[in-house]
Amino acid sequence: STPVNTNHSPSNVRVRFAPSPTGYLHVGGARTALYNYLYAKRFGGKFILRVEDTDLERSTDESMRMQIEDLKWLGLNWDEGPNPETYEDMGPYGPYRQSRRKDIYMKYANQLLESGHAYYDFRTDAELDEIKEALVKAGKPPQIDAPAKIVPPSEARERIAKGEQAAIRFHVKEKRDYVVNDLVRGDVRFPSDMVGDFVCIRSNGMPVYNFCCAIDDALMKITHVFRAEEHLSNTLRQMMLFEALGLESPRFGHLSFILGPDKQKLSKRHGATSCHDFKLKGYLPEALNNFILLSGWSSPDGREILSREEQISLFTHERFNSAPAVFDETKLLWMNSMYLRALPHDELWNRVEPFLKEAGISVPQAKDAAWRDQALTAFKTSMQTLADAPKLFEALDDTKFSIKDDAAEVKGWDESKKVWQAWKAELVGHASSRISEAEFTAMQDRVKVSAAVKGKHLFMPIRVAVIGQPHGTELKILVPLLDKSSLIKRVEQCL
RNA sequence: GUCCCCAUCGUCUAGCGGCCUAGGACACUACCCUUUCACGGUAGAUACACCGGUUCAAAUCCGGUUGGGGACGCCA
Repeated sequence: STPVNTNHSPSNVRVRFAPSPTGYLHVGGARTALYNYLYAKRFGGKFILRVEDTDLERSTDESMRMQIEDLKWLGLNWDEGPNPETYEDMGPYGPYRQSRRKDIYMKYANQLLESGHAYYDFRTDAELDEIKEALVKAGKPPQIDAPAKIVPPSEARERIAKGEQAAIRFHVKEKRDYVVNDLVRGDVRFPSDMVGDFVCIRSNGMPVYNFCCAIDDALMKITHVFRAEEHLSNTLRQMMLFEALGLESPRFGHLSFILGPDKQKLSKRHGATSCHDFKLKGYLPEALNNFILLSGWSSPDGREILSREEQISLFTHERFNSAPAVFDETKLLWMNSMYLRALPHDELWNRVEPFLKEAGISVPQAKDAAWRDQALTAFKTSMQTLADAPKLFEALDDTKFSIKDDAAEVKGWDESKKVWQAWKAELVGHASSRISEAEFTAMQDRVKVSAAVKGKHLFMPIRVAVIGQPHGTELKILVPLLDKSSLIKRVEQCL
């Protein structure tokens, strides 16, 4: 059986997140990263970031940097891996980018070659396609097996030196069952003939995922691997490699998928799926973290809003859900609004400001901390995401004031003009440039009397004269946030 | 096609043989609060995929069926 890394005393826990740098960090990947991170922190272990960039066609440095930004945004800091600022290796087991570990992989490939666990394969793509096609036609899985005659390594190397190309394939010789004791799914039994002779090193010299992954996990002394379910069957290949190479295997836990509303794997056509998308949509990283935590894991007491510290102290692999989870943005929205409200106002303002700037909203009054505090108190319960801030703060930006379409009915009322005239008179007669809540209430009462209007025929015209629409935040909160002069300009526009 | 994984309210989930006429959360509905909109409060509707077995007792254990997903790449 495969030797398993049993070096599991709490302080030795070493886990890794190993993304391939193609595009932004996906929410599924973020969840995998979170779970590994929490597991490391829970046991005082190390969290390692390893970049799996062996697919030269698709991997880019830019994607790596984007994913690093996303991980930083989520606050999932790693102990070893590319330095988050310089991208240079940090930690004793580097390089942490697989494209820079070719020599290491080659050494192990040679070891397999010498021990007869691997062979050079000179067959061309066309030949292999032909073989697969014939297998499919015969109703067999399209697995490549060894050619009739295996070229001995020394002879193969001579041919390669002369310019021929060959891949190195692992040779699956024995037919037997392999059992993974999966941390999420329990014992899973794989028959060895489930895989063919898989490629370890491509004919261009670049190693392949399963090969790198197994070697790196062993060399980086990884103790636990939490990864997506799609890798479950890869585990068989990796077990074969650990065994043939005499390396220690980590323990595995295969996480179920995050699905779209149609129960298909979450993808671009479901809308926002990358952390970057959610960032742009105004979600807080703490909310996104907390939400993805709960899609596939639950806390023992059923509490859902958990601080990072609580997440760490509660985290255990025993509470993973082995069934797939549908991603429900409605609940994320709710969670985001909870986090938004809980933020101290200074911090909330820091996060809101870029969204206002982006929307071209200018509120010079915000220089005043008391004003900010008041405004945020008024608006934060109406915000689900930071992207909701602009349309709220717009009401306080004089340059953006306009009478909205839904004020049409109010504009048509006979009483409105009388109310506006009385309201303007109140404003003009008001001594100071700001109006307190109590002052506003008194002013409103006097308008009621002088215009002889009450109820919604009083309220709504004033509201329209303040924010340009008949529905919105309470006036007694809004009015004190605006200068007398701008209130006068607004009511004049109504008149 | 072969192998593997999965199956509780619309959604996230609790449940690991009796505490379950199945609990919580989001969403939904109604009412209350509110001279608007939100916030908040209270109440309500809604689920063990199906069929067999094991057991005194099954959402829970076992088998099968159905359904969904994954793997079978010189992608990761």
